[in-house]
Amino acid sequence: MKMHNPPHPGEVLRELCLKPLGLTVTHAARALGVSRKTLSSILNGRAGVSPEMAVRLSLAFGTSAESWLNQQTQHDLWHVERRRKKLRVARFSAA
Amino acid sequence: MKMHNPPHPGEVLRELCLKPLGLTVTHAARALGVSRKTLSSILNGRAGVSPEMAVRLSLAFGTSAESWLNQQTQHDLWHVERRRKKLRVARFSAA
DNA sequence: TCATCTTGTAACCACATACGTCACACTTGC
DNA sequence: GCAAGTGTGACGTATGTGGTTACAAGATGA
Repeated sequence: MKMHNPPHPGEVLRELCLKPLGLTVTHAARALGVSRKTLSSILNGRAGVSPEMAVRLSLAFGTSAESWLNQQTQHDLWHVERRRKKLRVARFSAA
Repeated sequence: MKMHNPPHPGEVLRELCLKPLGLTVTHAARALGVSRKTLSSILNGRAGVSPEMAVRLSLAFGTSAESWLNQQTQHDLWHVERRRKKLRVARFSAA
């Protein structure tokens, strides 16, 4: 029953991980072992958090990989739910 | 701390949705609005449950789209965790 | 036996995404 | 001016989802 656009994980990542530690995108990308572009895309919501990236984040920041993926799931789901009416699907139960 | 390979969502889908209703793959695919191949791939673990498919499943079977995606997340995560040692990532916190 | 249904799967195509490099333009601070 | 940091576009590679088509194998019924 969430009505508002959940923030993409990149936004959370920037606010909760990069900013508190005073990390630049360049430095964080190097530490995570990905390209600056890859991290930038995530931070700006142009790419999602892949399972592998979730594990990288968990290793670097001591957080839970699951939490990053769940955030991504929520975000993805919100976008699909908006067009759920366009999906022609027959119902089997729960009339 | 899960040590065993979590079943792919397709396995669960077949056991908990198709079998109880006596649905054939062909019929279920038609009802879901996807090709028979698409559903078959998921059932046999050759494809994951995409966000859109999760919504289709929730519409058809009255289940939660989130639960399907979470199962998929767990499954994906399990595979990546197995190679987490190969990821060269610097740690910032939680020494 | 023959026809039909169901199923898995391979071949092939379209499209999207994750990721990389290289390059460019912009902003900020020295 | 110059360097650092940043966003982003072009371009290539790999992978994944999904569609169609077609084939082989098994079950089922006439």
